[in-house]
Amino acid sequence: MDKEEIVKATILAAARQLIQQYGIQKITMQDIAKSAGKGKSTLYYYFKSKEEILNAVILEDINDMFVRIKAAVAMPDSFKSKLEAYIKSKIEILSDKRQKFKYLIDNDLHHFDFPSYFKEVRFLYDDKETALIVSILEKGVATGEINPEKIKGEKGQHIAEILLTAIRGLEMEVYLLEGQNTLMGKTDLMISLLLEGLH
Amino acid sequence: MDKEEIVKATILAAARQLIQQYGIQKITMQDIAKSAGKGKSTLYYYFKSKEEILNAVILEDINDMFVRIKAAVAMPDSFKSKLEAYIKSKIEILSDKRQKFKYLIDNDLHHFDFPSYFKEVRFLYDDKETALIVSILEKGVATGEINPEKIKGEKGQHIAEILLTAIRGLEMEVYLLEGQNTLMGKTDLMISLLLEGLH
DNA sequence: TTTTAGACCAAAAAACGTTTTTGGTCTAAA
DNA sequence: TTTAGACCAAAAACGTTTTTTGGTCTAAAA
Repeated sequence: MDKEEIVKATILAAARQLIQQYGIQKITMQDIAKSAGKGKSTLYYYFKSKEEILNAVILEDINDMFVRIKAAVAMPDSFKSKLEAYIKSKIEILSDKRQKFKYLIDNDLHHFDFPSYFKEVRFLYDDKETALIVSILEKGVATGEINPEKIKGEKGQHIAEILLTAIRGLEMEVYLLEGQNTLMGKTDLMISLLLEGLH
Repeated sequence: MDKEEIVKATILAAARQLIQQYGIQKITMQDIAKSAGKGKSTLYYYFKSKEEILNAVILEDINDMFVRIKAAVAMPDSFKSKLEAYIKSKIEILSDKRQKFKYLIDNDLHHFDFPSYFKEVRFLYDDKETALIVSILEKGVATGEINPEKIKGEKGQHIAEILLTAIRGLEMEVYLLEGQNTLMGKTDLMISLLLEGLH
């Protein structure tokens, strides 16, 4: 990490801390600069605008989530446990981030066009997410847990998309219920249902 | 339908039409009264407050959706086609309503605490929804499509809840993408996956 | 040359006093 | 029993002034 990256990271860390504590609305470039121990123009030397800093903070968080999920998925050695690790780590991390950004979510969401922003950012990661799920499915074929015919050709991609959609139903509950409660149990049942079917 | 119900329905119809056209924010009790051909105090004779009228409009819409879904589910004679009818009619109706209330969604959502309101209303119908899905599962057992063991005792209820969660992932896409696009195809795959599993 | 502080500016947001509109009540009459 | 419209306090809209803020620029420090 060279000096530029260090300063950038310092600025983003300061920004993140302030955002979590006060929300986007209330913090100014001065606040961020002061908290990072820099002058205001320094921020503009490293970032184009306030929006870019905000974006960078969010993207860092999403990226962090993705890295952690990948790590969690890498460890187990079966389809079932990999998928379980994927869903559960995602729920845990989302639940954690939701809590950290609670202030922002509760206060700024009304003044901010969150839906369209959310949409953009999500679609950026959609491909990576489905790719990860596809790799989990392939693991299932390798271990014999999954019938290779089921994910042949484009089918694997389609199934991954459906799984992602279904998992987002779970994510929405994390958001709405502000907790995991019964979600872990739901996850287990969802996975065995997926493997065995109802027939 | 006695007279009271007729007048109430008239008022709600006028309110709904205005809400769809202008959103909640911009319409007043005067507007609703005028549009319904009544005096303002008449509204207060039939409804306690503006909020109650708004609630009644929303509840009527949700109820209408539920009735239509039930009708769609009643017709087919197998688990597979019943579930398909359930999901697809729901997507269609939601998509339709989303379009009708587009103005409201795009404009009022920022001024309105929609999430918490949404939460309340939804939980009102959660039980009915899962009950409907359970009845669809039972049909599957009757036709031999589903292994009775799979939904024995409380398991049926749990599976219904999971299905509802997964389907809400689809609903969210209706909301975000503002259209059905690939959703019908996704539905078909989701159903056969549920029946056959991946093994 | 690279990096930084802080003055500077136009534009946006906050503040504030004033006017209008609105939800809700009340009465009287149909 | 049902309705119209006057009436009121509270909230929203408005118009204006003041303050704050994102972003630029320059000059000096490193």
